[in-house]
Amino acid sequence: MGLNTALISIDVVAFRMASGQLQLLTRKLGGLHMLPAGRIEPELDNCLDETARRQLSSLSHQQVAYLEQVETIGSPDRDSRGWSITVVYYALMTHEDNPWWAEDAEWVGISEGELDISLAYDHKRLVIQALERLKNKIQYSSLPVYLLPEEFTLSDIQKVFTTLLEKAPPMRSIRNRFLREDLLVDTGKLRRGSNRPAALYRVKEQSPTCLFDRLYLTTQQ
Amino acid sequence: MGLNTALISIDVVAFRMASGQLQLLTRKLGGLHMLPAGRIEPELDNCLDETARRQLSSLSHQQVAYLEQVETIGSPDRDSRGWSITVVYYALMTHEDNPWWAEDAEWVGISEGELDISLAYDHKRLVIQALERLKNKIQYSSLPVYLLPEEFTLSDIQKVFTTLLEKAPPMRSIRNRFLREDLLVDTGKLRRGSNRPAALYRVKEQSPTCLFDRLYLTTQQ
DNA sequence: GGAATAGTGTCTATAAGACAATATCCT
DNA sequence: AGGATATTGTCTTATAGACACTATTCC
Repeated sequence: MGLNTALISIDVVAFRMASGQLQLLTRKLGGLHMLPAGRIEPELDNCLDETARRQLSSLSHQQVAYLEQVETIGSPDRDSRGWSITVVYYALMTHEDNPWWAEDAEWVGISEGELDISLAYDHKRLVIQALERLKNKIQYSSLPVYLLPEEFTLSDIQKVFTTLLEKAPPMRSIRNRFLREDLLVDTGKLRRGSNRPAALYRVKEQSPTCLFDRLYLTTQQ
Repeated sequence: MGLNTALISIDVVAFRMASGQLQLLTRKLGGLHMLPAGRIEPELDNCLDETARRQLSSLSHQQVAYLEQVETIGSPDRDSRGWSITVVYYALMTHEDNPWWAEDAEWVGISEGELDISLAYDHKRLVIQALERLKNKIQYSSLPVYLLPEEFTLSDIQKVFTTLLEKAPPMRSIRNRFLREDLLVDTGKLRRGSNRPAALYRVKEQSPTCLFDRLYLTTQQ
């Protein structure tokens, strides 16, 4: 007589940046898009984080850069069978070239905070909540780097802001903040284009997520 | 065949300030102290917040000044019956003189982050997590006012800091921050003692919790 | 050289911290 | 007057923002 997991769902809002666009990971089942979600497997999971990670690893073999619980909601109305509970997580991933992806996995775009497609159930609301959290947290933490590939330039960090918010902080502020902390390592490599090459940085080994003591002001709406 | 709530618990970490001390609300059952906690009542509750509030209103008729979800934890070990889930909330209350209190309600002291008594189950861990959240959030929000009575002085706000953290920000900074925002109203009244009287303020009607864009620096350990 | 983006120098603005100086009550 | 706490004035410090300027690449 253990926990009945039937009406308890773990839903994951997974974001990535691909070609300058914010994207959301969905499962497409019978034409309907929904969030990766599932039940606790008492035999497999030792905590809710593991349940959330399992939802993602069933869709891809790609590593999750960042995972955080957003909120747990419960109500009598959200599921037609009655009272149900949903634990919402959000995940940040890197856009990688050829990891394995499940048949039904599909990344959909988010442009100006609006999803390109519609989602089943109340999943749109969950995405909006997770996105709010993300948009707020990038302003005082090192979260932007978790949306970027292993090696990135400081302008890439700025690009994360322009993609997620209307306005990005000035490069001066981004450089000062990220280089002041002992958070990034200069790889010595350069990214070349039809312009002055940019220094490629990587996150220092085992750096925890860095929390700064101020928000950027330019990013407040 | 609705939600089986047997292994889902809503636990509330309720704090108040009384005579310069931070206190935690507990239920004392057979000599054991535990957090106010209970199950979802599908017939009564429309969301988890309501379940949390119900735990408190069964112990007292006093109003809750602030309520926030901390985290949901799940694991196979915390309950001997197997996998269980706990949604943790924290609440801030004012110390009032004579509201009704249930027989088994008991406020216990927290001194330098250490509980004066021990708690059943893993409730100590939940309190520590909630306290961490609170200690962090008072540094960039108007939360301190929710631990104070309806009318309070600016020094009272500083007292909240000294009680919760080792160090308080200077009065200058507290005054500037709280008076800059259109958050408090000068009641015109004064609190008298054997010294210069202090102006009594109250929170402006229907002010939402105010979030500032910086942390105090003096309060970082 | 010109376009394009990277990176620096430097001044301003804002808000916190330090600390001294007043102010206003009580006894 | 003296003690006590409240309140203000003002200077310093830290970091973000604005913006002009320089640097380095490709073409």
